[in-house]
Amino acid sequence: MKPLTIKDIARLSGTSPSTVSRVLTGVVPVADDKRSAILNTIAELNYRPNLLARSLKTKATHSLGLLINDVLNPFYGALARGVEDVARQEGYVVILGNTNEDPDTELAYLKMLQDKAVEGIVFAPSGANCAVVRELMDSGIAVVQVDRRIEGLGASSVTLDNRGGGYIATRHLAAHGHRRIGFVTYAMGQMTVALRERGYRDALDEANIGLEQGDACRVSFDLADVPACLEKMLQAPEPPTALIAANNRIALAVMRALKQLEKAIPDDIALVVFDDLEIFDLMIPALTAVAQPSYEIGRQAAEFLFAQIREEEPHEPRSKVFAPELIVRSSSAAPRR
Amino acid sequence: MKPLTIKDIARLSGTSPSTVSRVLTGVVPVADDKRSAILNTIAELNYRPNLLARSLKTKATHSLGLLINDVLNPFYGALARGVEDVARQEGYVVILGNTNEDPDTELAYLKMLQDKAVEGIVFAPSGANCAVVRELMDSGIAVVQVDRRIEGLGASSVTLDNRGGGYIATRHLAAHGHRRIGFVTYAMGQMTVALRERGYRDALDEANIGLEQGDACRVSFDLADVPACLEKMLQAPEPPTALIAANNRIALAVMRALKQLEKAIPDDIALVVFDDLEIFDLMIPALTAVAQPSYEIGRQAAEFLFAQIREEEPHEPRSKVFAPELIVRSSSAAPRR
DNA sequence: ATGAAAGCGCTAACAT
DNA sequence: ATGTTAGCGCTTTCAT
Repeated sequence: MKPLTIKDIARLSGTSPSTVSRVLTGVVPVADDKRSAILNTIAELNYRPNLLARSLKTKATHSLGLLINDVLNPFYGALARGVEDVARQEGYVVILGNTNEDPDTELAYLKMLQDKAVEGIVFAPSGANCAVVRELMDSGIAVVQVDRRIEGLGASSVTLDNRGGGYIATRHLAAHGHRRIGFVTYAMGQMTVALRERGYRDALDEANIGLEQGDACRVSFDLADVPACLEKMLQAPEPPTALIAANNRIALAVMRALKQLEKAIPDDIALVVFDDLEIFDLMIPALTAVAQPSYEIGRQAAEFLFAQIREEEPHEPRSKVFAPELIVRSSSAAPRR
Repeated sequence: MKPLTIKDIARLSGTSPSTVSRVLTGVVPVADDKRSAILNTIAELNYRPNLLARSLKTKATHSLGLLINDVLNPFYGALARGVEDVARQEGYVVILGNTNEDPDTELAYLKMLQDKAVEGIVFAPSGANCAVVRELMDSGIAVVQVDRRIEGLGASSVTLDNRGGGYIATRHLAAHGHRRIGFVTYAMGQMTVALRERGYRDALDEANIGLEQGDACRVSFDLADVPACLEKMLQAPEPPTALIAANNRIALAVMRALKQLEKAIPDDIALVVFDDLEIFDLMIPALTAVAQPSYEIGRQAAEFLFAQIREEEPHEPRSKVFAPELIVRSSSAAPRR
C-alpha cells in the first residue's frame, strides 16, 4: 500500500493533477463541481500532499531553526516556548539545536539548518561563526539574534538591556548601604555577562565606590572553580558584603558555594541574581532578581523572523531591547553592621 | 546567483551527474581521478547537495519529532536534551513540539510531523490520539512513547517505575513515623500520577495505615485550586503530617501554598516531591525527592527509535522501565510529637 | 477553467 | 566504472 499521490486523486475524481494542485494551493479558481469532487476524494481517502515534493518545487519549507545554549536553562526554555508558539500559529515547525556555547556545535547546526532549508533561524550567537551566518543570510535565510548581539552582522536582534540590568542591580545594593559589592561572572568573554558587568561598573562609579581588582570574580564556564574563587574573594581583608551573579547558572553555583562555605544569605552576604526563576520566591531567603521577559523575547524574535520572511525587499534589520525588571526580595538586605 | 546543483558540479569536473551522486553517497566505487576531481570542485565552490531533492527520492529525511508537554518543565527539558544528543550524533535533526497536555495540539503536531516525513517520533502520549498514532506507525514512522505508556498501542516505551516511586516515597515517610500521609495529584486522569498514587496506596496498605477519603488531594491541571485544596485537607480533624507531591509542577504549587498557609516544612508538615530539580538541594529545608533519570530516558528513547529505524522487519516493540531513586534530604523529617 | 508538459535536484536502475 | 534515462510528487507555465 503505497501512499497516495496527486495523480491518484486526479484519476479518482476524473480530472488532472494540475487541477488537483490548484484546489490544494487555492490561488487559481476551479469550477465548483470539480473542486467538490476533488475535495471529496481527498477527504475520503485521507490524502495528504507530500510536503517534500512541494517544498522542492516551491522552495518553501515552513520550518525554522532555533539555536540556543541549552533548553534546560529556564531562560532559553521560555524563549524556546515563545518562538514555538508563534511558529505554530504560523504553521511553521521548529528544529531545536542546543549548542552548549560551543562554536563547533553551533557551526555544525548552522550547516544542518541550511541543508534542511529552514526559512529562518533564531539564535544566540556565540560570536564565532559570523562568516557562515552572513552566508546563510545571503542565501536568503532570515536570521534573528537573541540574547546576544553581534554588531555588524546586519541581522535583526532581540535582547535585554543587559547594561541596564547590571546597573539597577548594583544601584539597588548600593542604595541599601553596600559599599563592597562583588560581581561573579565568566572568565570567558561573553557579550551578555560583559554588558551586565559594564552596568555594574557604571553604577559603582556613580556611587563613588572604588572598585578594587578583586571585586569581579571570574569563573570558568563549567563553574567548577566557583567555590575556590568565592572563598578567595571572601578572605580578602575587606570582603564584599554583597554579590551579584551574572546569570542563573552562576547564581546556583554561587548559592551552592556559599552554603558550602557556611555563609548565610543575606546576613553574611547579600545576593542579587540575574534571571528570575519560578522557584526563586520560594527560596529562603527569597532571591532578589533581575528578571528578563524571556518568553516575550522568543516571541518577538519569531515575529521579526516572519516579518522578514514575508518581505520581498532586502529588508531592514530590526532590533528590540527589552527592559530588565528588578524584583526585590529578601536576599539583598542591607549589610549587617 | 542560483544555488549550485549536481549538474553544475558534473559539468565543471568533466563528468556526469550520476557519478557525482555516486561520490556523494559513497556506496558505489568511483575511479580515483574522477573522484578527486569531483571532490575538488565541490570543495572549491562550496557545493551542498539539496537535501529536499535527496529526501524526495530516498524517503529518508533524517529528522525526528519530539512531542512533550512543555520543555520548560525540567523533566521534559532534560529528556529533550537526551533525545537531541543522540539524534545529533546520528546526524538527525529534531523538531520540537510542546503539547501542553492538550490532545488537539498533540493531534495537530502529529499530523505536521507526518507531513514533514519525520522518520521517528518520541512522544509523551496524552492517550487521546491512539488511532492517529497507529496510522503513523502503519505508514512506517517509528514511534517511542516516553513518560506514559499506552497499553495496546504496540509502540516501544521508556518510562519510570512510577508505581515504585510512589511506593518508596510513602514507605520512607511511614518508616519515619508518619501515619497520615497526603498525596497531592491531578484531578484529571493522567497515567503517570495515577501510577504514583497506586504505589502510594500499596505502601499505605502494607504499613497498615487506613486510608481516609481526604488523603488524596486532587487539584486542577492549572493548579489554581492548590491552596484551597490544601487548606481544606489541613483543617481536617486529623490532618496529614506529611505530603507527597505527584510531580514537580504540583510540588512547587504545594510549597507556595504551604508558605501562604504559614505551614513550615518539615515541622508542621513533611514533604516528598517527585522529580529532583537541580535546585532542590538548595531549598531550606532541602527537599526529599523521587528522582528519575530524565536525560537517560530521552537517550534511551532515541536509541530505541534508531534501532527501529534501522530494522527492516516489522520490529518488536521494546520497553525499558527505569528505577526511581529516593534522594533523602531534610524535608521528610519525622513528625513532631 | 482545464489539461499537457516541463522541471525542481536528486538517485537508481539500466545499459555499456 | 560510467553515462543515459527515468522518476520521486509536486507546481506552474503554456496552450486551449
